[in-house]
Amino acid sequence: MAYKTPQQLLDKAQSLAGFTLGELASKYQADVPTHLLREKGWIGQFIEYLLGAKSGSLAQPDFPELGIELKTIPIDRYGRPLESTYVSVVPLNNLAGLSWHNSVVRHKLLHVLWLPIIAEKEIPIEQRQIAMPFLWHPSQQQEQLLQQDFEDVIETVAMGKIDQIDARFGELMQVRPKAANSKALTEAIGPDGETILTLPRGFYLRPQFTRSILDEQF
DNA sequence: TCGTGATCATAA
DNA sequence: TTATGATCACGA
Repeated sequence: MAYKTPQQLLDKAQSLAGFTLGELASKYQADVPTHLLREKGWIGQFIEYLLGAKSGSLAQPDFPELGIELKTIPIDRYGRPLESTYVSVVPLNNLAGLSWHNSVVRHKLLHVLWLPIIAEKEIPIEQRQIAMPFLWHPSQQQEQLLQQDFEDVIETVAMGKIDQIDARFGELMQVRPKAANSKALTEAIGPDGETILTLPRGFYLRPQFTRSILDEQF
């Protein structure tokens, strides 16, 4: 399934609106997990499959030829996000030459296909319904704020102060651990320029920001 | 082992 | 109720 235009991809995504995950799964002979305790990414990966994304775990948008990133987002019945949205890992070393302009996070956020799913916890997963997907790109002001968050983080990391960054850092985009567990460590720059070990981190969009994106759309 | 898909569990 | 820090599965 190769899309020639963003509109084709959007049409395909919107054709899923109104269906439950159970309906779509039975159509494709897939099994819906009864809970997400161990398969936290199942819904996202199932939607990727339905839409034909195949970027896998590469650090690039899901549809590289279109430059479009697919994000499923759990919402309540009023359309409010239930979780933050993961974007990409935070670079912690080899920062020379890294800029907002050439960053993975910017390339992913430049064009996003949002696919909201009504996912209140009391709704069984197979009964969760897909809401209306839409294409989004950040406004000039939004990109400016995202760039600022990004540059503040990278500057702090470059100064060897990664350990001073927690989830309160960043206005639209925060930084949180992104690892198999709290014992998984990766290399970063220490206070004296030495190599230290620290938790891998990820950039996440705050729910307040994604809520404003959804509000603009609906 | 790392980056992808994220949600879970509990402290605040 | 919300936000933070922790965690799970998979593919390359």
